[in-house]
Amino acid sequence: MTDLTMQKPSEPIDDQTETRILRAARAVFVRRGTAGARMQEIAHEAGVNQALLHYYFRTKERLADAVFRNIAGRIAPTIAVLLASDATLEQKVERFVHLYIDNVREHPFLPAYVIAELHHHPERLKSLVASARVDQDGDFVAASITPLARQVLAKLGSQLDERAANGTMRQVSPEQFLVDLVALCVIPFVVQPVLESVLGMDGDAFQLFLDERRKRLPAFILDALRP
Amino acid sequence: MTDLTMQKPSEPIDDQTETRILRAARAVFVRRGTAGARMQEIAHEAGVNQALLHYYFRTKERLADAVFRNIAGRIAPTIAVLLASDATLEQKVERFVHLYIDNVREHPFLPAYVIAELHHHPERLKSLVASARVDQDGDFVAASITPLARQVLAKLGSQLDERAANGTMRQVSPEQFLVDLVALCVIPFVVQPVLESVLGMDGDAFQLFLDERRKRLPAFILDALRP
DNA sequence: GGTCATGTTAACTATCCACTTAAACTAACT
DNA sequence: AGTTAGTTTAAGTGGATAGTTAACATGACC
Repeated sequence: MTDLTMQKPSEPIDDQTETRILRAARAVFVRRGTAGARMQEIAHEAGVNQALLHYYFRTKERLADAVFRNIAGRIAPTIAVLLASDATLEQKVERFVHLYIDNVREHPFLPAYVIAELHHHPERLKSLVASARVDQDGDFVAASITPLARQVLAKLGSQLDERAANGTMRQVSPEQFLVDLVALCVIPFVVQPVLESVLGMDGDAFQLFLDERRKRLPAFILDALRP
Repeated sequence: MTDLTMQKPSEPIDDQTETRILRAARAVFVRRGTAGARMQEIAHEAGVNQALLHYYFRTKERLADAVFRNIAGRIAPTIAVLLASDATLEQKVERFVHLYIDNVREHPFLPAYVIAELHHHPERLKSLVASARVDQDGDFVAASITPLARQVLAKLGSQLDERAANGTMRQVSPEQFLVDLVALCVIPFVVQPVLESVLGMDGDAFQLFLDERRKRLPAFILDALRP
């Protein structure tokens, strides 16, 4: 026996193995896509034996599910809370833009992962939507999504209707409005490879592009709806 | 004699098999993603033996490459030609929105595929950008992309600058403008699974959503840039 | 110190899957 | 007919990979 796992207590005291696996899985799934990810790579990145993945999450699919829920559950609630609040439309637009861009900026590959996952495994979103309130660990799994979304749309809708009646804004459905917001904020992260390859935009230039966007989008969106 | 070999001898009939394979590959790659696609499924969907795939395209990666080029080569040129033309900004915006939505509507899963591919295989776009002018079959492979893109941006930029000098539009860079355009058009196809799962929007409702969008986007975009 | 529950590991298995091979078919041209 | 070149197929091969098993470790509790 040349070498056993002699090292023990100093470092590995960190978080539970399960969350280390989840974190590694998140990284690998986002990097490679669900189908392209390898359990081996996840195990290696988590610093554990491959069999442990199956001990904690029975199959690759369940692990992928956990990762998707974990990610989706972090993004949605923050945004929903903001948009359902009593803030004015102007405040909501500006805060949304800043919140969205500032957050995604730190995880620039998340949007592409989520989009791919939505299209290749729509059942994950469906089960998430149908699923109940809170995770057993108290993890960030949003309470059932549809009512929350309807609440957001209702609030936005009433605010937009009021403005339309006022004559201070053009009529627009809350669905279109929300989709516009998301589109304009998420797009840089989606097309980043194009910006890099076709326009030769490097990392720094991309950050500047984001800064400019963060600054101009709120006025852009509000002005687009002026009557 | 149905057919003489008066011209090029290699093309006439073997074309069928190859294009059938390509079409099947396109369908399967778009449906499952590149990593999730199986050569077997492609062969089956093309109605040929699996070994034929390797006879025509040596490896899965080359096949994936061909598919990506095929798809990217169809979308980009049409749009680039429009945006680099001498049409007014108003005309360009309206035509872009209609062109984009009408075309993608017929292949609603393309955007998600392209996005995933961009992020997991950026080298495909890079080689496409670097690659030369025209396919041997006269197929829609754009002449080297970067100069075309620069041409588009230059034209758009001068038109936008003129408006800004006029005082008829707010100042905006052509890059931001172009990204706005794409964002607002492509978003419905990207978030369609969310609209379906979370808001219960079915196929018909989605088409209506697209119609409404197609109608309101041109004014939305132009008004957003009013001074 | 024995037993039990939970974690963790190395080694294994079974399947999947991209790719290969060698033979057969087809048509065109002697 | 015979030769040749391109095309197509059935049947593999080898390696990657998700999932299993059985043994081992560790601490808790009696």
